[in-house]
Amino acid sequence: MQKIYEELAWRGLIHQCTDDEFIPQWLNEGCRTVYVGFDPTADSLHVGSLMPLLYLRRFQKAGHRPIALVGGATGMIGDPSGKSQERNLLSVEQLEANVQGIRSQMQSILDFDCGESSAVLLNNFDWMKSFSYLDFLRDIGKNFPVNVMMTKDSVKGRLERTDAGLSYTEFSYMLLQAYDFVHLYDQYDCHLQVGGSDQWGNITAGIDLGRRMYSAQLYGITCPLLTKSDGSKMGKTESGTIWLSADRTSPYDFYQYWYNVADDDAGKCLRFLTDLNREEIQALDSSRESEPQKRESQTRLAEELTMLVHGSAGLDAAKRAKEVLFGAEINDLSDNDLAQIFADVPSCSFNRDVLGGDGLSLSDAMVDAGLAKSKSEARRTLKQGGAYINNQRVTDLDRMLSESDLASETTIVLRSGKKKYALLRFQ
RNA sequence: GGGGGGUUUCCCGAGCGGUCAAAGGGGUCAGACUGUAAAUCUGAUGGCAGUGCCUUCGCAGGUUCGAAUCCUGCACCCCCCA
Repeated sequence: MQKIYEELAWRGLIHQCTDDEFIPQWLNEGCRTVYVGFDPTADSLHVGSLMPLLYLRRFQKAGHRPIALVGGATGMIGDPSGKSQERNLLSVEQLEANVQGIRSQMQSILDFDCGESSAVLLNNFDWMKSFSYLDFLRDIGKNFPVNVMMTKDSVKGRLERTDAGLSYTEFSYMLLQAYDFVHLYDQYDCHLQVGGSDQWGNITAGIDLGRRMYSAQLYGITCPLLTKSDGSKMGKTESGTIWLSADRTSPYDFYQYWYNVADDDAGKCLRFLTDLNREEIQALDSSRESEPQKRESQTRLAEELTMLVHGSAGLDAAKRAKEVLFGAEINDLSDNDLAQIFADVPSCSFNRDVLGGDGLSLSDAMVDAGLAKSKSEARRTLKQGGAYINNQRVTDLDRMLSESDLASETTIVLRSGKKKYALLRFQ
């Protein structure tokens, strides 16, 4: 058994713990079952769920059994923790689709077939769907004093707001999560629940319920939330959420996100999200201190995480795209290479004939490709030196495109500004 | 019900008969610098067949050689007195 608790502690992954005397030794004694809940609000996990997922992974690597609980039932209700407003409810069909998507993503991070510590994936909808309202009130609700519920931060915070209410539905959320914990204790011998620091109230509610219903002693650990040094959430950019699904966020964008993490956040990310050991991380810390421009931390972070989430093929593609996108002139590449590198770049097609004769005007092409909203805008960009053909700057306002501009068999790569690309295909 | 103020280009906000595609700021977009960072600096910012033409200043009319600017009506907003 690896000393998992000590490992979590030096990484800074322990925010609160219901019993920091007992839990470390209890974990060292044998294979324990630990669970984390995931919200099925979308059909893909995002960077925000990466941390709890990796938490489970650490437990698994230390010889414990992780349970990933997808909240098909709780997702129908909505957790008021950390939310300032009443949530919109998801439809049953939508939830089912989301659960499917999440399931497949988890398989690359957790091992579902390794003996006694094999990961288990459960959906609480399976045991909640047939639980009748009356039975639930009698068996579960009876154990929850309302005055205690009212003191939970998640509830208190919402009641204090004058601009947002709290429905009875959301108020009841903690009963469901508490019952999940007890159910897992009962069915899977799970004694430990882990969650983000905003889950403390829900976790302790489960522990209380376990004591009342089964006289069981359950435990909880919370981890810090992954936030940036400016206080904002990790995993969001101007253009949206960074997802784990390659369909929603390309491996290249995923890689770039981590590569661009601020120096102040890099140390935390390395500790929280990678398996690098203490010495390696400290070496990166000092590298960041003495030669920040080398960005060894960010490079390592991006490589580790892209590898983990998208595999070696995804990492290779991301690195290749990086070289081209930030590199020199593009030429002597095949259509195939370009299609891969610029997988999620907009493109537009033309008849090859337009390249003959006088050719196609660059400013028109920029408009067609969506790099400029109007021809005036295209000319403006051109005039200011922000237009590139195959990564070579062009300043001639009347530049025409011809066959000789093709970077591959049928494609010309246009760029506006630093990173806005578009492909022109000539069939 | 009485009195007053407002509606401007993506946003805020000047303009109050021609020199107004309309000051200034924000935002955005380019460029320089740089570590694919932050900050900073520079430029651009209605459209088009680009020294010119066309469409914009709540909406519809009118006065005038000429209106975002004046008049009339309409719509919406705000404020003060009842």
